[in-house]
Amino acid sequence: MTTRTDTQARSARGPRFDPADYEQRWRDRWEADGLYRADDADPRQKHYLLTMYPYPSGDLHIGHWYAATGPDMVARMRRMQGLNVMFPMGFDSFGLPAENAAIDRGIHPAIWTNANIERMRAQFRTTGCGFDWSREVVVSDPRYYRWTQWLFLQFYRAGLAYRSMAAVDWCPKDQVVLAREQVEGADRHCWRCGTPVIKRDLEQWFFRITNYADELLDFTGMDWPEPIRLMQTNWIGRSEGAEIAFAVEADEVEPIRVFTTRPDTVFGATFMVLAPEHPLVPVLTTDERRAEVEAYVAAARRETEIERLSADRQKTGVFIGSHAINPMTQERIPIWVADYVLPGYGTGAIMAVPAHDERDGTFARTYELPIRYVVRPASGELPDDQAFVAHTADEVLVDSGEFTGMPASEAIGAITQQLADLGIGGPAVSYKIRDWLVSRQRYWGAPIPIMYCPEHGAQPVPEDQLPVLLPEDVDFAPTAVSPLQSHAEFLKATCPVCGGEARRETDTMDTFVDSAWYFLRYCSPNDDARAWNPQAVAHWMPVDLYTGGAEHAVLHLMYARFFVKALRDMGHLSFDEPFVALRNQGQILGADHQRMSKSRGNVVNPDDLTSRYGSDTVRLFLMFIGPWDQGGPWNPTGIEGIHRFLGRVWHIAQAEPTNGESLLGEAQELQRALRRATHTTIAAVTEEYGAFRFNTAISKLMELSNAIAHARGAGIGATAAYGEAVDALLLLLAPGAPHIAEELWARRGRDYSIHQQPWPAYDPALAVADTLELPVQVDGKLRDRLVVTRDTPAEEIERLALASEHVQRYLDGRPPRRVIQVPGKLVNVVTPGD
RNA sequence: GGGCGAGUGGCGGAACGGCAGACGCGCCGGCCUUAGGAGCCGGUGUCGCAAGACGUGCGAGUUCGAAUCUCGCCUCGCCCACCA
Repeated sequence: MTTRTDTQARSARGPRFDPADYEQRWRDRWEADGLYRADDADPRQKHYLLTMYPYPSGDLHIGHWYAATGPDMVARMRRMQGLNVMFPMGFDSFGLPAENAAIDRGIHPAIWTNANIERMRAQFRTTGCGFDWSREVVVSDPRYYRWTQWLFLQFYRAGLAYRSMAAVDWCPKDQVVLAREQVEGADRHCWRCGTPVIKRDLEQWFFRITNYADELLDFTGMDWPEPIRLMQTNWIGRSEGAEIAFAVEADEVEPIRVFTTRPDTVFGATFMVLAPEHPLVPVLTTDERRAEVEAYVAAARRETEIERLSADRQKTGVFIGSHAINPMTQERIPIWVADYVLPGYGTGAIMAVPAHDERDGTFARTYELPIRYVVRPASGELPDDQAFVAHTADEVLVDSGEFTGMPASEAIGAITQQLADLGIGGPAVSYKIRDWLVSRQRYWGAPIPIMYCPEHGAQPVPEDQLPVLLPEDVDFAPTAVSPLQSHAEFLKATCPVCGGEARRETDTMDTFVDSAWYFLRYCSPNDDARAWNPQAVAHWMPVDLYTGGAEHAVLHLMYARFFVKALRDMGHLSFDEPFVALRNQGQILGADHQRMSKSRGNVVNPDDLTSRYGSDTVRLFLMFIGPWDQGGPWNPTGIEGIHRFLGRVWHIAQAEPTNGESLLGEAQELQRALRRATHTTIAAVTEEYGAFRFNTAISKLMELSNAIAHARGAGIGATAAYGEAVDALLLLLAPGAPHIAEELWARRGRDYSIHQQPWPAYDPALAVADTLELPVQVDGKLRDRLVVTRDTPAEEIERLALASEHVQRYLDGRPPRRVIQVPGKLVNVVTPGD
């Protein structure tokens, strides 16, 4: 063995470790060599790896690094494994912040946005991420949004884009209509600024995503995180039940149609409730009730969603004077209007079954309406407290005519059938999901390519007139109307039917329309003749692996799926889903555990860190702090550890070789052990990169580097095993720390580039140890360890275990009750007990 | 209110039902140094001089064996929220 001083004498000095000496140089070289350019004609198997593009807010922060480094590591490994990887990047550059900057500071949104893009593009390069910048997509570029508009026209022609008057969520601060998905929380606030929204009636453009509700529920063959699939499923909110028509006591008035998931409780329907917005409300209101009903409806309309939902769930409503007939009991039941019934769900009207629905029950008790029990638990009587809410299985009908005694699960079908036979009902499905509202009364978005002719109404802009360009000379006063509405030049259009003067649509599209297809544009980003080249899309799509934040679970990720399905049905695409596999990264929070934002002042700027430690250290540190899908509050303590690790790698990869101090046999055993460490590390790291477990992968690289350092100290630094270990370490490290890996690879005289080398091969034969250390338990508690050769027979292991004095102490000379062996794992001796 | 997820050292976190705390930070001791805020070596769950005992939010259960599985509770986070 060498002495410590020997080791130190050799390990001291050597080339200085300073990432500033080489990081930028390599990035320039990679860029110049087009190392990450994906070629459509490359015969190797394609692999489309995509990470969500950012909004160009101004500067790259540590969260961008975190989000990008994970997939970059996978992309780099896949390239080395021989795949033809496409890993593009772009900018989601339409949207509100640019316009707000224009209002606040008088900078034109395009100038502000483009300056940000330029800055962020440069900052992205310092991350060392291997993006193919030749495929960059910028959605606010007319060369892109021209095709966003073209897609709108395709949807319009297919009947999937339509215009409708709608009460919409309106953010009074941002002065903009919001999609339902963009209104959050119990107080119904704007997802961007947090201001509570109000309702406004406006003529709006919608995409018919509801046509695809059922198909969007199908995740067959998709490798997506369970929580995301669940959120989309809940958002779509499919319910099966029945629709039932209740005749009303009024001449020539259509019946009230209701949707219910529990048609088996129809015998218990003792009143009906219409939403205030329901069209039959004015029809069925009697004259003596009219004043009160109109006041109630007007109040409900005036109230914001917040007030309507909060108010401590106090249920309010008004009797409208008319009655309906329960089709089963033939009883007259009163019709009420109440705002707890929502206009947008089901039919906007319900049959109220107060005995078995909590909300109806509350309402009935408030207004002293009759409560009739028609279901009881299969075992036992109704509970005394009269609060039995029917739920699912294991219930039996009571007081329900011919259906009495029938299990509820059976009665659902039987009663639905009878209603169908009577011609007043039948099975029905209802969804929570609504059509996607895409109109925005803002400037900085893709103009909707529609015009309005006084003669011929809404007309699509002819495709050869695209793009409808955003005018540059606009006034950005913060008003409720889009600045486009006051731009005379923009408004002027010519009707394609009659050639007369038409008025251009001034709404722009939701930015989620831009991002619903950007992954297609990456396949042929510079094709100015069409949205995408069908061959290129056929080659690259679908995306093999998509990464991004879980916050897009029901927004972007559902819209993109909808787009692909709709375009498939129009004949433009020939696959069903855009993203085969999905992984979500966690969020890096500020040190105060809050979401990073400029206003909170908790944004971590990576520049200070990179100038001090270099990009590799920052990348590796971010990937090391915990599971990638978990994120967490920013805490830079510990970055020194990563830097020290890279310093050690620097050193062991190029320090003077050390050989000869060990005895021959000892040296051979040391080499075997080092090769074992090398090959177990190759296997483990390969597996863990693929599973996005970067933190444990890096810990294993640290272990290997420690093993290499010890091997050097032990005097085998000039052996082939040592060289193999260092080469493997650099190759395995290359995805996470591309610069230092390249630099050391070059310094070791290897061929440029390390990033084009084959991924190290794992030899299982070298990874197995010939001796094992078996834990010996007594009654499940660790008491001793056995060191045995791998081929020791079980009987021998048992004999050795029982012979152990630590085991004997617990056996007290008695024979064991059992001895359990998990081959290669452990021995457990079970004592006879008392 | 409903759904989903998570609770492990001083800290970030490891651990196919099988050695709890890998790896790293921090801390303690040492070496080397004119010096060390560099580097290297060793130690570090708690209690205990030790042998050992106890330890994964709390309480039960299944099992030869539970951080891991089951049930109940507590706390935190995220999503949804009058959806008939």
